[in-house]
Amino acid sequence: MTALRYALLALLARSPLTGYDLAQRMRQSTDFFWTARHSQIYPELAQMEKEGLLTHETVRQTERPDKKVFTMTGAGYAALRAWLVQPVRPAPERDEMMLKTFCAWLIEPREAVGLFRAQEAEHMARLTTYEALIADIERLPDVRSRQVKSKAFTSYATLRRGIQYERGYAEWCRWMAETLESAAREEHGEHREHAE
Amino acid sequence: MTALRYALLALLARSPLTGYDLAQRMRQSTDFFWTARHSQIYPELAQMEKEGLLTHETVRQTERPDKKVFTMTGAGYAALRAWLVQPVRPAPERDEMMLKTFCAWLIEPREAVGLFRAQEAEHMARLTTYEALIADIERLPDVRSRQVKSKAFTSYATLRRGIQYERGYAEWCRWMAETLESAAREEHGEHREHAE
DNA sequence: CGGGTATATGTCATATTTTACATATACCCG
DNA sequence: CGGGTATATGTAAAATATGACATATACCCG
Repeated sequence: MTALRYALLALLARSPLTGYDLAQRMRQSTDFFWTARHSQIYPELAQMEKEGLLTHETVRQTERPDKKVFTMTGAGYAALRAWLVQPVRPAPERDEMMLKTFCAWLIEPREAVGLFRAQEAEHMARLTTYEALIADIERLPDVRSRQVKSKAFTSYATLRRGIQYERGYAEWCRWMAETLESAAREEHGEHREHAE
Repeated sequence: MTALRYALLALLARSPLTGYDLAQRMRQSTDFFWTARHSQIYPELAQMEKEGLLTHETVRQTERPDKKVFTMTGAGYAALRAWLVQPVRPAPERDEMMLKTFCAWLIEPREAVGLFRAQEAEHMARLTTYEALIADIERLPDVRSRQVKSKAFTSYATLRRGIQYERGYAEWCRWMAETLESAAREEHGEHREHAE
């Protein structure tokens, strides 16, 4: 059922982490396809430990609060592998931007343009971030040699999709904004052949 | 907060509908970007009516159970328009397929291939559906003339994005499957130059 | 006539997620 | 020294969403 635990296992399979670390990784590396707040993470870790998927070791720190580093058990790996080969259940998509687009006929084109320009900028910014990340990862030997059983390659694969997604979304926003701008111009500014 | 009500208003702005109709439309037309079950829809409609965004009229039927047809009020339109121009809040993405991709290094390439082939087929199927829908809608005068303030155009715009999304996702799945297949061949089948 | 599907509307328990509350140390800046 | 940020871990209330239960009519197929 709950994919949250597999998201946590996905990260813990790469290296032992604390709950705090997990929340950070989610905001940084897996944010594009999975994310959770610490308030969801801590209880889930406790539950998973109770079920024997994880163990933890308390690391005493003087400079900072003590922390609990979680490590996957054999049962944890087995659970992750078992889930991995299960067919993906189609999940409902929810995209507020599309919902607004669907209602855009209710407002003036010039009022709507800002929404699409803002989203375009948002997706362009993420695109830039992902492109910077992939540039580094692409140089790794495992990725160059298509070593599919490496962490690096699977990170690369998700980034490739992320880039494709952001680029596509940004393009669509631009098309939409331009179409609206053109409609707004025609509506009242008339069609002045020579600008200014 | 709750975008569900705006999803309902988005559909009701186009024509008065029953709760049952709304559930159907969500599965059919807005499924790509918003969906809800009837168990969520009925209570929300009641709440919205109480808040004055909707009114309903009971239609007696002999052949079937009586139904409640909901119509938006002026306050409903005002609420939808107000929401529409608000900036889109970035929502967390959750994509189980990407999560599995991220862990794919844990299993054998030949075990993973099926997942990607299945998703490719899934996205291709949706692509086909959307392409059939857009073919009809593209012929409408409002769409041809880029009449952005028409229901038809905004439907067209969301479909365009849907098609782009599905095509991109299917392509990525194909790339992933092919990369895994190639890795699986190299791993044990060696590199037989001449097949069979 | 029994079973399945479509129409039609609801409730309720549970699961999932977010937001807010809560605490504690240490560092840096002004 | 006060305020902000980062590290670190939790709890609890509230919002959101799913899945199951519940009922009723009518049609079609075998």
